Amino acid sequence: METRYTTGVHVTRSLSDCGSAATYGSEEMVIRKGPWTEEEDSVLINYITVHGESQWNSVARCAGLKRTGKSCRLRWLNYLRPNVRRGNITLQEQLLILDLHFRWGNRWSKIAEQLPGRTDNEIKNYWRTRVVKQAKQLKCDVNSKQFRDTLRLVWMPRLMEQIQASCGTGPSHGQAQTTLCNTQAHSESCGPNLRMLSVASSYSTGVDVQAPSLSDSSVSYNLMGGGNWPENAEKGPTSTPWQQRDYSDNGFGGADLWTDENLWFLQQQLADDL
DNA sequence: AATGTCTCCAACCGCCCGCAC
DNA sequence: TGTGCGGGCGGTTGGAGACAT
Repeated sequence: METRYTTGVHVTRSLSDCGSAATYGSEEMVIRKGPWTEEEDSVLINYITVHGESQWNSVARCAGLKRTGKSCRLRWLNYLRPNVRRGNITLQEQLLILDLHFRWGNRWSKIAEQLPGRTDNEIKNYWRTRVVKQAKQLKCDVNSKQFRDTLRLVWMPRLMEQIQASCGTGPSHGQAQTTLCNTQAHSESCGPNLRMLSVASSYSTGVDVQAPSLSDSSVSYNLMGGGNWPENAEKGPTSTPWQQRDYSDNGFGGADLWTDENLWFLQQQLADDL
């Protein structure tokens, strides 16, 4: 484990606010790479507990860690920081990730802000290992309209059904999806941030919705959208035609692209991966 | 039991942006 | 205004463990 990466790079430490010239002046040291040891973790935790998070290069230097500031920052944010949630991504979190990815594309840190305790790295890994894998299995690009429609019409409704089942209330099909977890009481019983899922509930209705609980609440987004994704998702009204479409025809221009047969096939493809 | 393949995820890399000088 | 530095972010890598053969 310890030698997984190259042993490190030599750098010359400049005189700093930490240590004496005898200790650090012109001293050449090797920057460690690879997995962190328990001792390093302990040193970093202790240092940040006392001094707080800031000036990561100084943290690395002053704590006596032979790591880059970036490495310290990453280790702290993704692993050591209090309240970091570990373990499987829940159904609610999966749905939220899909929902927010529709809006923001690969803005992992922004998406992570909406999932308390989850890191951008974790969400990114989830997307690549689960969602991108599905796209490959369906032989389509993950950003293609076809695949996004698959997520919207098959994957997300299934997630919602499973969430609903786990909540243990309400009918299981059709209109029930539009009211899922729409109340404060329901939000509290289903966990933090689930109120946001009321937004995702409009997937099956094709209506524009607002996202009142999001920091970026001024964004009106339409989850039935197509085209120009994700590059133009936040570039302003002149470049976001997908937000402005008329979805009274369910977003397909009336074309019957998703027959029962197609949907059945896709459901079979996705059934084991939820 | 041995070997090959797949999946997960921690950690690194490189680019970009903001800020101080 | 230009330059350097620190920090943030998305993309990528590769080892460990799980699973399949």
